[in-house]
Amino acid sequence: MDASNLPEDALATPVPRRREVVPEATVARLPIYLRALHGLADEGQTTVSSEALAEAAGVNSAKLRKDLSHLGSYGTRGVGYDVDHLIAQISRELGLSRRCSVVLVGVGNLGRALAGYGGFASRGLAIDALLDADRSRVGEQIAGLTVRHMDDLPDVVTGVSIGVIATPADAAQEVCDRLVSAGVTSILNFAPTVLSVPSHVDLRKVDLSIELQILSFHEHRKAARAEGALA
Amino acid sequence: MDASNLPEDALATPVPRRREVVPEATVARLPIYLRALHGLADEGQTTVSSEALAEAAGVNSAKLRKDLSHLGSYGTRGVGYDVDHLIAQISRELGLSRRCSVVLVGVGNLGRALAGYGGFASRGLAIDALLDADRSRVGEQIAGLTVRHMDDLPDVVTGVSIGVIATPADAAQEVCDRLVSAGVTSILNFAPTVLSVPSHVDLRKVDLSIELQILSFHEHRKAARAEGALA
DNA sequence: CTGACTTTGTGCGCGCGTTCACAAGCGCGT
DNA sequence: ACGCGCTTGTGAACGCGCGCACAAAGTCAG
Ligand SMILES: NC(=O)c1ccc[n+]([C@@H]2O[C@H](COP(=O)([O-])OP(=O)(O)OC[C@H]3O[C@@H](n4cnc5c(N)ncnc54)[C@H](O)[C@@H]3O)[C@@H](O)[C@H]2O)c1
Ligand SMILES: NC(=O)c1ccc[n+]([C@@H]2O[C@H](COP(=O)([O-])OP(=O)(O)OC[C@H]3O[C@@H](n4cnc5c(N)ncnc54)[C@H](O)[C@@H]3O)[C@@H](O)[C@H]2O)c1
Repeated sequence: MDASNLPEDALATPVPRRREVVPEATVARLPIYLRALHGLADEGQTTVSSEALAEAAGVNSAKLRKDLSHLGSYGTRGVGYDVDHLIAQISRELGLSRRCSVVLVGVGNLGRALAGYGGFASRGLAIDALLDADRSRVGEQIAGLTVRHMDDLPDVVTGVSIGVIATPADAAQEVCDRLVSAGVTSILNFAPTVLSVPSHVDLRKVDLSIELQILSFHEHRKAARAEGALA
Repeated sequence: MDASNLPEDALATPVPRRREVVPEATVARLPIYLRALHGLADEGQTTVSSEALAEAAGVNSAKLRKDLSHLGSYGTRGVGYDVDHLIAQISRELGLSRRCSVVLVGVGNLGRALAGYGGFASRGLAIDALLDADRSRVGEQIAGLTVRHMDDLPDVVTGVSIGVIATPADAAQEVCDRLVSAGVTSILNFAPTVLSVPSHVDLRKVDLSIELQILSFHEHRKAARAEGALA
């Protein structure tokens, strides 16, 4: 990609020190740090050391420091990090300061649970619209939102950036395509299917069956190892 | 590691070829291959090339071949892999042949959706018990199962190996500890908390807020890049 | 002001995972 | 029987991410 070298740019960008790129692995941990920090803030802590925060987040302290260093030098040596300031910086980095809207497609068993979940709003994320293809569900009120028909999608997604797919697997690709056509550039997929999207669209998936199968594998291996130990 | 030269090992291990260890990254993809293979089998395909299967699974074909090579040489050069045979091998490796039972704790919004989900059973996994601490929910019938009280846990988990936590975050660690005490050695956690478990217990987590925050980050970066492009 | 202590930020080596590229192997047509 | 084309299995190179360990940098006591 255009990860071109930054040739020192003698023309000096006015901004002193721009964050180069934040590694994916770091991005995936920032929300964990954020949650831990909120917990500390609620306890009244004003500063926290990398050691303590790492403990709360369940990671190595060196990793934590390296992660945070990618967003800038916000710590004070000998003291630690200012909790509120760090919350602000991570929130900004994650784009949570400007409220991010979400559209959920498929109001079935799972969709209902997600729509009613309050855990998103507390983090600057909120589900703004519910869509379904089943006309018998359209008009239904769930968690203060009215279910709208799939055909309304173009009207709904103005300014919306994240789409969540909670439809059956065989409808997922079609729904995905329609989301993309409507301008959605980030998608979270719960349907057990491989989706294909244009390169400018970010796609993540959550597959509960896969998680259980991975655990099943480890159980299987533990059992095999135990038998092997008998021999 | 000991990726030392393999000096032809004149001492020839008696066992022809034992699967050494299957890398974690490979294990995480096996369920995807399995799903793709089931789809192919339903279409009547009897054999499949690594190229075609990789396409269906959304991965690089070399990666697929290397993954499969960790379970043995089950392909035929010039032809590909036998679909049914490969399904059997992967299922065996994942431990899905011997049916794996699951206990779900916390029958709230999310727990209900999970309990009613039929996508597990088709893969040799089935939820065998539902538990909750709320006595007003005990006795309730969900998807053919009766909700039992948390205190029955020791009776319920005989032979059960996988526990799923779908309780509020502040109860998760306690529930986790009780599962471990009862002998559960694999846990899937949906609560947004860092859990600690003994080293012999496998722990995985699914956190929807984190997924959305990661997408939010990428949206934020896209927006920043777009602005940068204007300058 | 100085010195000791605390904690950050990071250079470095290492191991894992991904990918390319190709030789070895197998079936099929002739 | 024999080579031709297709596909697997893997050697090797590369890049990323992790974690140790330490120097730099700041605080605080006296
Ligand atoms: N329920 C769970 O706990 C669970 C667990 C893991 C995975 N999943 C997956 O999540 C998805 C949803 O599961 P569910 O249990 O909620 O299913 P569901 O059948 O209860 O709900 C699906 C919803 O999608 C709607 N829908 C169908 N086609 C549509 C389309 N083309 N456009 C818009 N909406 C459409 C349906 O009307 C329905 O309301 C499935 O892919 C399932 O495999 C669910
Ligand atoms: N609902 C969602 O879509 C969603 C999304 C993401 C994450 N989550 C997380 O999943 C978890 C469950 O969410 P929910 O919406 O189903 O919550 P919920 O409040 O609807 O259900 C929680 C259930 O757990 C039970 N419970 C409470 N304490 C318990 C204990 N000590 N032992 C056993 N059971 C106990 C409660 O009685 C209740 O039935 C929460 O941690 C939530 O943050 C939910």
